[in-house]
Amino acid sequence: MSSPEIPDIVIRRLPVYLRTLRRMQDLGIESVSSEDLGAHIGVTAAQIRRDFSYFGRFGKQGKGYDVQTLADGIARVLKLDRCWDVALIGFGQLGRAIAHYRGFESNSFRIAAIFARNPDHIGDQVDGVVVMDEATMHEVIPEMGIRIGIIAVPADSSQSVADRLVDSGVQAILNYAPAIIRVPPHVRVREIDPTSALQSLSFYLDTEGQPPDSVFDTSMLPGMTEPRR
Amino acid sequence: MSSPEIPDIVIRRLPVYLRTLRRMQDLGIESVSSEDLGAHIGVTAAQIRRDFSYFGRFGKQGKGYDVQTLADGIARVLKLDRCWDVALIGFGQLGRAIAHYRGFESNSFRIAAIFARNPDHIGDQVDGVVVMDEATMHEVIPEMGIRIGIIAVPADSSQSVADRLVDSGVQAILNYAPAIIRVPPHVRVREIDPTSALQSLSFYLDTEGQPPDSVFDTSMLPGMTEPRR
DNA sequence: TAATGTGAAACACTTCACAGCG
DNA sequence: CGCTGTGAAGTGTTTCACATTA
Repeated sequence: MSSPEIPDIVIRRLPVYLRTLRRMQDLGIESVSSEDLGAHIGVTAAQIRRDFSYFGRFGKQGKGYDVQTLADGIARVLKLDRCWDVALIGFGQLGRAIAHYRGFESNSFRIAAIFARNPDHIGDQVDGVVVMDEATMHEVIPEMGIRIGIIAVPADSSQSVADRLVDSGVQAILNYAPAIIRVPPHVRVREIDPTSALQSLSFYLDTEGQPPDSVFDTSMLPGMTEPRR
Repeated sequence: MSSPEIPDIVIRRLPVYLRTLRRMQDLGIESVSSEDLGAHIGVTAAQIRRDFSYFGRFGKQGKGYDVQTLADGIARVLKLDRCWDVALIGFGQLGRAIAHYRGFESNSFRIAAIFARNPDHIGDQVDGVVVMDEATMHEVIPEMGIRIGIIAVPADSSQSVADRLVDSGVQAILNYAPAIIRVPPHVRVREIDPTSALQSLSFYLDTEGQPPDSVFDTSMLPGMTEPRR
């Protein structure tokens, strides 16, 4: 009945549930059980029921969940029942790729402002959005009421960009720079870090040909921590 | 002295430690305490000591850790003391961006094969690597001894690509497609999913202007689950 | 003396198992 | 009767706190 403390890990799973439910909607599926939904996603039925229970009662006993109602409920919980303006900082290779990505739009986000440091890029346009000077962030972001920033600058300038985003009133940051950024507690960060992901995957690879030349005993590979089934 | 069961979450933190240590090396820092390292990254000193303890004794009591030794040790644990060939599947907007990304190279990975379905793209070259027909994955990947795949195809073909990667002997997959893929337990997957990341961030945004029109009580925002300090 | 490595405690998350409801 | 929602149990992860050692 209340939400005294919803674990962040639950919040991070909600978009996956939502996406799956929307696909089911498209397929004309009207009702789904926690068992079914879990099987599609690779999590247990119990986890799904527990996750939803943080937000109220979405289901019907003996029946399951109404796909549309559940999807709309999750969208509302995540505040996705509106469009959020986002600021993109950085217009190099990566920044441009993000600016051109059509995939946030259909999911409640719009890149409404783009900032670059390189004067060559300032004035460029993407889809009607003009690339502005990074130095103007401080004025433009509060003025536009933007609360989300995407960092797509090199690692060594990511912290200073983060600081300026926080000063500008941003509350959430999606960080593509390969560096950890430190922010005050009222600001949330998610890292997009493919290199780290690859490097951690490497641990699990067989090395038959290679000698196990390590000083450390890593011969016994751990089991999976990922959701099973 | 042994590594009976190393949690995946520990493995996922190692690349971040490694990157931070390499930067310290570049700065000429030779020694670091768990306290210092933690302060840079945003995790507690106790966590850092616990994480390293899974792999042996890296530190010197009263002194801290030798930066070079520790970095090399982590690299060896992660099997990053060699270069891994990677197969990239998909050569649309996203696939091309990944193919051109110079950032895996310096980090023990090389995109050694690129596969596309669209005949228009087959034969294209990136940095000497020719884009091949997806249909040949099954032969080429085992032949080249590739054990890591990067999926950069649309969501609706991601599962079939994953299946074929697994059939081809791949043990690790970096999935950029906005869909959960199911793989057997001996294969590891990491999702790169900026849209889900943004959607989960949205939950934490203030909505002063907006009415709290939700049926569900989400008025009390949870505290942070992210590392503190 | 300063900082590691680690039992033990605390905390967080997941799963079990079943009462209760449609 | 089938499936949700949830106490309680079980597991996993983090932090405490301190003996230990260079």
